[in-house]
Amino acid sequence: MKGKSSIKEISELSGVSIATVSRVINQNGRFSKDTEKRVRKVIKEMNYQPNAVARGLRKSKVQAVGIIVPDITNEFFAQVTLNLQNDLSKMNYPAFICNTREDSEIERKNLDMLKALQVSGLIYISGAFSDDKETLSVPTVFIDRKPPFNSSNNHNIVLIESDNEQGGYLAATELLSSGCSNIGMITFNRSRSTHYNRYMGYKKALSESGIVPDENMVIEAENSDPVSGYHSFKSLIEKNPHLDGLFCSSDVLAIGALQAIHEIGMKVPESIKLVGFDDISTTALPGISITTIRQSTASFSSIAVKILVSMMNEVNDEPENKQFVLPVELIRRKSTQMVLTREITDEAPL
Amino acid sequence: MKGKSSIKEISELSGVSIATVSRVINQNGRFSKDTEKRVRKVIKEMNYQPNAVARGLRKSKVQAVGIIVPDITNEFFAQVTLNLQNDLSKMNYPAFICNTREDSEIERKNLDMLKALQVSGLIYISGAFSDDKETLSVPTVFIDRKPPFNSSNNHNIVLIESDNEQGGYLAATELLSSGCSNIGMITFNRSRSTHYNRYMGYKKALSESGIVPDENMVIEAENSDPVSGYHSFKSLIEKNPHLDGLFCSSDVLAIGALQAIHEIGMKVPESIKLVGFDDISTTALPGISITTIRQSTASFSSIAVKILVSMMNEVNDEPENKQFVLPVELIRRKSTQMVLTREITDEAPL
DNA sequence: CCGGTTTGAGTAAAGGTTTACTCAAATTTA
DNA sequence: TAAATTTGAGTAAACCTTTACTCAAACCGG
Repeated sequence: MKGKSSIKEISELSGVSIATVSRVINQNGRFSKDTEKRVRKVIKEMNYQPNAVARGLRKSKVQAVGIIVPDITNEFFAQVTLNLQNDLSKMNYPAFICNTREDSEIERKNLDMLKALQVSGLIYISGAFSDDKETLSVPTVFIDRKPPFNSSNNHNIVLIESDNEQGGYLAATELLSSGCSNIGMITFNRSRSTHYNRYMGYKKALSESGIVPDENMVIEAENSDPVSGYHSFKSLIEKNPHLDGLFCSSDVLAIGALQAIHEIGMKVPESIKLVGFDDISTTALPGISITTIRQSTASFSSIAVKILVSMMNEVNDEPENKQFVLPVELIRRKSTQMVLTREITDEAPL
Repeated sequence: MKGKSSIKEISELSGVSIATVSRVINQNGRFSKDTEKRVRKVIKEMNYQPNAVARGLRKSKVQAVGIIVPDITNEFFAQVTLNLQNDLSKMNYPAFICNTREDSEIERKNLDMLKALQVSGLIYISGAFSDDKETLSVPTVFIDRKPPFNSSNNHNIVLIESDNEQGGYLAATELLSSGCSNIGMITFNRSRSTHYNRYMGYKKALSESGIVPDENMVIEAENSDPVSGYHSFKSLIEKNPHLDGLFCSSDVLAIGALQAIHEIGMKVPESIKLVGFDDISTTALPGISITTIRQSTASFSSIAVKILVSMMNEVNDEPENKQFVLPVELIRRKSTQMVLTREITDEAPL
């Protein structure tokens, strides 16, 4: 019972043709209840598992999907990727996961491998999508970042993202309502819709409350990591010594900024208030406690998988909805707590 | 030039048989320089890429490997997985990455999918390896954790791990030499060789320096995450108020412990010194700065991939070395700094 | 210049499925 | 009950490679 049998073996043992076995397995064509029972029994006995490769060859596509992600070392992406892999696995789709490190050379290479393997679908997480020349031939879902389409090959493609502008708006509003008046922002790569929209939300909130957004109070980090956040804050505070509020376009940036804040002797939330974006686990740690904007990574995944599976099954080649904008949620923590008096004693210094 | 052509098309366009095309592609059998040039030209022109699925069917194995990992959300695993995927990709092996969440049901399911897809090799990272009944049929490399072998199917399997005992030993020694005398440990799942060996190294260091290890100063965390570290420290300090040194079997535990430490008003390194394990990025942040034991995730990966590829090519069915124990490195940071006087001013409070 | 070896390249089978065609048997309809 | 339809199941082609067999041509030693 090594599970190494073929459909032919099953057909012989159950006294039917291979075609019938195939039909039973795929619940396709016609067969009698009785035949089905017999075939099923043999399949079970032999611990038979259809050869996914042969099936893939025949159907010109393999039951598997590719996930393109910049870097699973970033907890936010890891979270999304983890959820995707779990959800896909439940639908019997194994996932090829490719880290591109934002390098389009690597992305192309991985894409070629995935194509050669004839994956049935693709999921881009915050991808650069370098494949603009050729029409993308398989159903694809984009998460977090809008691909730079030429609208011609717009079909077969779906976008799922958070309401980033609303997120930026909520973040800045939270800072405003907790008393900040000099609110800076550490952004990242505003050529991407994701971060551009967060930035726009931030500006909108300021404007609405009568503050003219000042580009000197905004700095664009080189990378999306704590080290960049650290250095960005140092530059920012130098130019704006009166900063009393800071919104970071991602939590990793906020964490880096937080280190810099403490290093120069400022305190959160007493002398400066802080809001991040993503709600990665570190921000929730007691003693860190950074207010942040939660994106629903679980929803990203469940929607993406649901849509993608239906596209791959061609039940529904053109999904009704091509764009999903998910609500975000402000997670209020100590970093934006109003400091009324000195009575707050249970608050650990960072 | 859609890249959708087949070997047959190439053969027609270059005026040779498909067999010859195949030979050229695989640098197999014989063909003249001239033929090769012609075929290559057409391949390039047509942007032809061999169908990996058809090849997989013919060869009864697909050029791809499966990676089984508990949870890429843990930065250490993410690091290892990232490196593996990158190294494999360079060798033209796409990687299926499966998170098991330490659930053997999920592991089995993923394993079945991978088998159906006829992956050429498997990499287990710290896996439970529930597949003990059946003989593992493909080349497999274990990273970090020794599988529970029945020695019979010992062949075709390789283990790569850090010198965990030495790591534990270095950690405890560092605490001792920085002046601690009441050194506790937060461990995790000592039924696993990984954590058991770290624990043994810790005990060894204590013994050698004349301290009788006290089981009351050791606590086993429920999970390997900050929350567990946090609670474990709280319990530990309650039983051992005089604790002045702490070794955690992983950095995520140490980070949780650190929060608890601050919460009860102790200071690192003044009142208690701390050592973690793994060297994840958070520990290096200015202001966190936890001394830790670095494992070479890059070496894990490069060795694993090198061995696995050679096994998969059957160049070398039985690798000469079946077990690799990599050296670890103590990364000394502020959390174990000797506090001589008050002169250390550049040290940020956490 | 002849028997033997090497070289280059074609033919066809095989690998495990799926599925379009069949067709006989069973069932329904008139 | 004859005709028409439905049902159940088999045959064989196709999916794209790889590779064991061939075999003709070229080359080589004596």
